[in-house]
Amino acid sequence: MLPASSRLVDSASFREAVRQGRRSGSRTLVVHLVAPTPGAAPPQVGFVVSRAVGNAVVRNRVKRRLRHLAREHVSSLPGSAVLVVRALPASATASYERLGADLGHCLDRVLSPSADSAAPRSRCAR
RNA sequence: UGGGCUGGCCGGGCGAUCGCGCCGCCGUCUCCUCGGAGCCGGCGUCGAGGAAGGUCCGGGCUCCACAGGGCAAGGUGGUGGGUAACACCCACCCGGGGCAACCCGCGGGAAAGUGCCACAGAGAACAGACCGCCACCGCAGGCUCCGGCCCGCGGCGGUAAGGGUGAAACGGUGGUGCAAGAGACCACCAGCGACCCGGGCGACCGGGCCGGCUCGGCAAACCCCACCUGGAGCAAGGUCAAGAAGUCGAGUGCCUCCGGGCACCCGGCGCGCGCACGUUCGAGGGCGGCCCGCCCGAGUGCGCGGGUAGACCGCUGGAGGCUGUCGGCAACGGCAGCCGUAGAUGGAUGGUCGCCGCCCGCCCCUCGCGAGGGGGUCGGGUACAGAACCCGGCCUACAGGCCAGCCCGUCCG
Repeated sequence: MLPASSRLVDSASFREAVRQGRRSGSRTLVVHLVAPTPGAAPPQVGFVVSRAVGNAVVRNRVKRRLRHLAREHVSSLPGSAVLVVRALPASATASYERLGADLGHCLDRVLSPSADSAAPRSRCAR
C-alpha cells in the first residue's frame, strides 16, 4: 500500500497526466508519466480502473494489487513526478506476477532517457 | 430405514511477512494568541455482508412550507393483531392443490355503466338448428287383410333431450308431460337472494324457512367504492466568512525568484447602473399540481450563456446486540443483567506465501457386485459479492455445509 502523501488526489492532475504525459502500454495496463521540473515534492501515483474491468470487488482487487506493486517503484521516480496507471479489462484475470512484470516493463520504457527524443509515445512490445 | 415438508443458522480456519485507514499514547522538529495545532517516526486497539447488492416500500434526522374547501394525481385492498411505520410480520377466514406434514392466491365491487372474450364450433352473452328427433306438404318406390304401414328425396316448421367443438354451450338426477321436446310442471340436490335463530371482537361459520326456477369470465381494461398521502433530500443542513468596487470558488492562457502573480471568462454572495411594474386602486411571493380562498408584503422581475465547488462539523450509542425471566397460539412486548462493535472521501479494511479443512473426479483397500466405510507422494475447485447519514422490510444473487421439528411409507420388537 502507498502512504497517503504519495497518492494522487485531485482530478486536474489526473487530466494533465493522461493528456500530456509520456505513455506506455501493455496488455493489462497503460502508464502515463509527467516528470516536470525536479523538486522537493514527493512523487504521486494515481490509478484509473473503469467499470469495463469488472464489478466493484474485481476493481478493488486490481487497484489494491497495483497500489502494492507501485510502492516498489516510488523511490525510483523523479521528484514531483505524477504517475497515472490505467487498468485495462485484461487486468481482471491477470496474475499478480503478470501485473508486476507489465508495470515494471512500462515504467522502464517511460523512464528511459534514450526514448526521450526519438519516440515520446513508444509502446511496450507484448 | 426410504421419500418428503417447514423453520433456523454458518458461509472457510491457523500462521509468517510486507503494507493501509481511524483512534489512543510516546518522541523529534516547526508554528504559536502559551491553551494548543501541524509534519514525520514508533508502539498498541479496532477495521465489510448475509445479502454491504437492486434502490422497490416504510421511518428517524435536516431544511422549507403549514386557515380551509373542491378537483386532479399517486398508493393500499379478506378479518383481527404486532410495530416508530409499512406494500412488512403473525394468527385466523375464504377459495384452490396435496394421502399427509404443508403449500399457493395483486383475496373490495361484474344485478352502476362502457369495453373485450383469440382458435375451434351451427351457435360465445337481450344465445344458437350442422347432424339428429318430430309434425305437416309434395314427388317416386315397396308391402297390404284396402283400414293403412315402411322407406327414399325435396320443401316448410317445431325442438336444446342426444352427437360433435371448446377453457366455458344458459343448472344436475329422476319423474309428469308432449308429435318430439323443454323448469312447461313436480320431488330431491347444487347455486343465488331475502328473512329468522345460534356461535365468533371480526372476516365468516352452522341451522331453519321462503322466493323466482338459474344469473359466464376479465376490474394486472376503463371505471365505481372505502381508506391513506405536504415538498425535497447528508451534494440535507451548518460553520470557517471577514469585505465593500469588492470577495469567494471553477476554468483557460502567459509569466515565475516555485511562494505565487497577471489577463480573460463563468458562477455564488454583496454592491452599482439601465428598463419595466408597484407600495392599501397591492408588484411579487407562499400554501406539493390546478381552481376558489387565505396569508405575507415594499420592493420585485428582466438585462443569462454556462459551470459542478476548498476545509471542518453533520458522522456514527441506535426503534443497538446477547442471555435470562414474565405475558401472549404467534408476530411481539415488559423487566433484569451483561457487552461496547468500521467511519473512508481518487474513497482504508489489503498483497504475497505456507499448513489444514471442505467439495468434485480418478485410483487403491474392505466387500459376492452395489451401498456404506477407510486411504492416496494424484488432478481440479472453494460461491455470490465491497459499507458511504442511520434503521425496519421486500426483491434478487449464492460453491458448500450444519441443526431442529413434523408428515407418509417399509422393516424389527
